[in-house]
Amino acid sequence: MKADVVSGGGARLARAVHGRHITGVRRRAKNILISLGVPSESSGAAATQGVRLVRVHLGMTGKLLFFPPRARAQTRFLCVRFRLEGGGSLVYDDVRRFGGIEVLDQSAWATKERLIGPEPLEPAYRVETLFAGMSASRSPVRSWLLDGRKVAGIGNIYANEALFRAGVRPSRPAFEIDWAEAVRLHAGIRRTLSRAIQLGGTTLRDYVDADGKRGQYAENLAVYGREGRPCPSCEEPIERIVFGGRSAFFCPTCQS
DNA sequence: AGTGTATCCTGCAGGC
DNA sequence: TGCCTGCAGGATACAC
Repeated sequence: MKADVVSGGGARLARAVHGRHITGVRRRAKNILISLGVPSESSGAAATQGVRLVRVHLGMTGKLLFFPPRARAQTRFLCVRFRLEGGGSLVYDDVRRFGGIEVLDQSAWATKERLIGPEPLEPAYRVETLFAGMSASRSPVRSWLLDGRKVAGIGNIYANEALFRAGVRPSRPAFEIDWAEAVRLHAGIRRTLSRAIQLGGTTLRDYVDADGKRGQYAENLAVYGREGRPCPSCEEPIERIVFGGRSAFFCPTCQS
């Protein structure tokens, strides 16, 4: 999604959500999907209108914040404010405005979803899937992991951390990763993501969850952002290289 | 077709 | 102090 934050404009978004109820919230890749229904007295209209979704993507610096009734729902980089029934509010705040909000119906979402790769935490995501995908690509494995069409929801931090756990250098061509490495990478991705989720994510500077709480995974980072600092496993200084326009971090002795 | 790069935008840290 | 450069959690449009 790109600037400026609300695709289709604020007025259209306001009309689309006005008077509706939030009936569910889920995640797919890095998209937060909020389902909207209509209040029960007008449920006849719901059948004709179908399910309406609000898709929120946080980009690099987006925050979706809940404020209870009577709280001051003002933030430094406020982009959008939804006033909720009962006086609370939901605010989208984003310094850089790389993230955004979009309303769409089920079929429009289905079209977008077709381009998104499998969820690595789903039980159905097996080593075979990862290995087969990588074997078809000449990209550096870190770039491959960042490509949401190949596998969903892995960002630069967790790609680097998963590769450290697997003992694989980020710059290695994906097709060159052998089966044993793929097994370790598969486990590395899952452990990294699950642990990070348990700890509420990684706050480098800005990120907070809907309640304003910072994520605690930053303390667990082995390589990301740690150039020159000792590898937690062998004490060798962590190295940083740049490709695909992004920094990659690795231990030169633990990762090959 | 698949891969790499430029770009959207703003703030902040570090060097001089 | 203040100016300048580089860097940042993501995704996509485009050029090879």
